Amino acid sequence: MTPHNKKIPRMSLERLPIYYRTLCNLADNGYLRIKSAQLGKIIQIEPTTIRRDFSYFGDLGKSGYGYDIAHLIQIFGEILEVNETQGLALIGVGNLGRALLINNFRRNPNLEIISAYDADPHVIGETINKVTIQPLSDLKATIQTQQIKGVISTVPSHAFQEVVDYLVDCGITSILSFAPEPVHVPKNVHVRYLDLTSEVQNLLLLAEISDV
Amino acid sequence: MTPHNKKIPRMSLERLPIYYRTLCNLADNGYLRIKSAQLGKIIQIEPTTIRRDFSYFGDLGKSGYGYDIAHLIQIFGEILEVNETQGLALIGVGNLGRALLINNFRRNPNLEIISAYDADPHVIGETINKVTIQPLSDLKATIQTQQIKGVISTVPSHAFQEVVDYLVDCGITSILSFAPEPVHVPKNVHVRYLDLTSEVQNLLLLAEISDV
DNA sequence: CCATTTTTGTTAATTAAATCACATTTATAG
DNA sequence: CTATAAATGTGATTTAATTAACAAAAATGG
Ligand SMILES: NC(=O)c1ccc[n+]([C@@H]2O[C@H](COP(=O)([O-])OP(=O)(O)OC[C@H]3O[C@@H](n4cnc5c(N)ncnc54)[C@H](O)[C@@H]3O)[C@@H](O)[C@H]2O)c1
Ligand SMILES: NC(=O)c1ccc[n+]([C@@H]2O[C@H](COP(=O)([O-])OP(=O)(O)OC[C@H]3O[C@@H](n4cnc5c(N)ncnc54)[C@H](O)[C@@H]3O)[C@@H](O)[C@H]2O)c1
Repeated sequence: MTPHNKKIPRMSLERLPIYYRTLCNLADNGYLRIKSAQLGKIIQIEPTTIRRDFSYFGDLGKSGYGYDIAHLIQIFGEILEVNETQGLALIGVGNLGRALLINNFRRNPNLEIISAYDADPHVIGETINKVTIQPLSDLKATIQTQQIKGVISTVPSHAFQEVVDYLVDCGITSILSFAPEPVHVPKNVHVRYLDLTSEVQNLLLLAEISDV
Repeated sequence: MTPHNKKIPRMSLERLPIYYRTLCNLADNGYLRIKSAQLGKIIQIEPTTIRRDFSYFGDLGKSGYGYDIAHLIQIFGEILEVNETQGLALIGVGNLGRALLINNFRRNPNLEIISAYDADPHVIGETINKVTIQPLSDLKATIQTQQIKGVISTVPSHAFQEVVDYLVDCGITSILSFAPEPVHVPKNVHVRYLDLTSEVQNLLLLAEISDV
């Protein structure tokens, strides 16, 4: 991929999606170039942090000019592989999963939930947004024909470890969970959490502490 | 609150909700005490990080013994104010907002969405999980009678700045958004983002980079 | 074409977080 | 009661991230 891969700081990679999205918005609004100071204003990141981040991906800017937005989009898009569809599977089509499936990353045409699974016989067979809900045991077969790059899980906490074990068994290595249950996985498997409760608690805690 | 407030590292505070939840789970399962090493195994945090984190909140452990789970729950619960109901407002009751409202933090009895708002006349007046959806303009009045500690926004990106301006005008200072649109707010107002697309992109990127 | 201004890219400095290493404390077993 | 083992709490160190500072590069405007 990029010439110098391993040394890019984690935090710089974490910010890449934000940069990418913001630059796309700017391009959509007709902007052709941007300076680190302007971009910093928009996304509330120090210009110097932005410049350093960008520098990891090559010599992207010009002194006294700034950055060519289309060029940045091109480079960052390549890293994020936005030109290949990234097929995802959704496990657990309850209230939350349903919302995700109906939306199905419509603003991000390369991300796509291509199959969905649940344990409840009442929802299996139902079709939402062109995706028919299957029993989880079908996943292994699906993977034979369609590439699944990652899984989004909205199963309850108590089912999560069991689900993950099966996913690992299927060869899935990237999992995003809305349930905060910590699970054990092999070292090559990545689990991320989107922990709503913690986010809210931290939000309130921060307010509490800072405005006293 | 805690005796020594301002100096607690951000990251230690960020982990507090995780500690709290995990300890509650352990207590529910009948455990009375825990060692930093055991806890570290469960939540995948270095024991030494845990001990340092805990130390910011007092002398909570005993050498050769570990930590008393009930005591930790007591201390952390106080900081997180779990014994007072934290009233929340939900703005935008679409697919995602609906899922949040139906669930309404049922696992966290002190967090509660007590009022919900939308712009769409078709959904205004509808009652979900005992909460009746109101026009957003009613928020200012609601705040007179019920304390709203924070807001969860699931309005689309294009509406977010406008909504935030109104929230700020109402005196709201804590906002959690599912739309990644960066907004400008006064310094005393905190906005957090729960950015699903970035999470997925980073998840896939991490896999890409680490298993090559 | 030159002087001035702007803005990058990066070295150096700073700040923050994580981890190491161990002295100290307490529990426990004999 | 003493010796041993276990586990904490924290200075010291290391690692990572951010920010400052500025030289070099490119643009712009006489
Ligand atoms: N909705 C929220 O507001 C919210 C907030 C915080 C966290 N969460 C987390 O997200 C999870 C899902 O939330 P929800 O509101 O959609 O709950 P839900 O109960 O509506 O949906 C859960 C779905 O998972 C399915 N499921 C259960 N076990 C399964 C298994 N072994 N394999 C496959 N599918 C299985 C169920 O049949 C159900 O359809 C919650 O349990 C919670 O951990 C949700
Ligand atoms: N659902 C997903 O999978 C998903 C994924 C990533 C991000 N998001 C973000 O979350 C947002 C909501 O997702 P959704 O699926 O619930 O969309 P949705 O369209 O179903 O719901 C949006 C709701 O917001 C309401 N609304 C619009 N403008 C408003 C205003 N000014 N004041 C009050 N209410 C207003 C709409 O009437 C609607 O009910 C998305 O726009 C997106 O930014 C959603």
